[in-house]
Amino acid sequence: MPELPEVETVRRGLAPVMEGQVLEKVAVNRPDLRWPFPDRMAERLTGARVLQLRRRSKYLLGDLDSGETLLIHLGMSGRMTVSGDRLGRFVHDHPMPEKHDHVVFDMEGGARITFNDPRRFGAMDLMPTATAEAHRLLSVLGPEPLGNDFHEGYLIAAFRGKNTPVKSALLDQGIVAGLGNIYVCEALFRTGLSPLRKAGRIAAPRVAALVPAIRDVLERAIAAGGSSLKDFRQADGELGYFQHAFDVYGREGAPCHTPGCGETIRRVVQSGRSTFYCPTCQR
DNA sequence: ATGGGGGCCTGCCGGC
DNA sequence: TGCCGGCAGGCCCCCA
Repeated sequence: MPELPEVETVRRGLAPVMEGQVLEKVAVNRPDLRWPFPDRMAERLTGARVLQLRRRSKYLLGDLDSGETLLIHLGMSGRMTVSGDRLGRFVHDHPMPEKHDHVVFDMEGGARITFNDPRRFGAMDLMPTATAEAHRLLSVLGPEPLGNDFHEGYLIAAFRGKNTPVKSALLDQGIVAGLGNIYVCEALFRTGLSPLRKAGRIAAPRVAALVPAIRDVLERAIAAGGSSLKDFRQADGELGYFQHAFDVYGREGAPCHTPGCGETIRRVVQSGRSTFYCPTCQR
């Protein structure tokens, strides 16, 4: 579910109630998500102070004063929401626990952060902060799309010789880290590139044009608080609203947004995932 | 070695 | 009302 903008939105919501605060109580309500939780996770977290809440791709990373870093992935359906924030002006009770509330963090400041994930494709792990980037899930990631290492020359080189459709190449987290199905579809529309084209057979200037398009769509989505389809919530429970700005995602059969185009948005399936595009504007 | 498909889970929606 | 198929924002892993 959550792609980079949604994870960044969650991070921004959690940081004010987590950073600088001690994890006073941690409830772990089942043995695993996608994988087993690390050994003694609750004990290792309890009493630790969160120094910083970072994001790498779609992962949240909480650096602790214990020398460990908590890694969190929201999978497809994961949510993290805050309740009872004593740091803010308004105090309210914690809501009743709900189905699929798998991990609950109570901060010393009074905030409760609840991790809820019906499909359990999410994950948590603990590793030494010093070697966090060597974690098996992080070491394979390509550059951050909003960072300096992601630039025209990089993407041109990364696509060279690639026999896979550009849609699949952009979903490859080893090429660029953080894009998912929605933002790949949207970035390809903005670039006028057909998702069906082989990545290695696109002229360099057109590959280069993807870089600002990707950056722009991600930045706008972050500014809108992410996209809420079925269940994404910001940390304060509010909906994101970037879904209203989609040009193609989920718009099969609807008219293309390009003025005067008049074409109908199509849906095709590429390596098991829906791709939405305008066959006239995207070549 | 690269690329495609299966599988992991639950929930929801539409059709019959 | 209920059952069934299809679909979902991710990603590891196996196989060709």
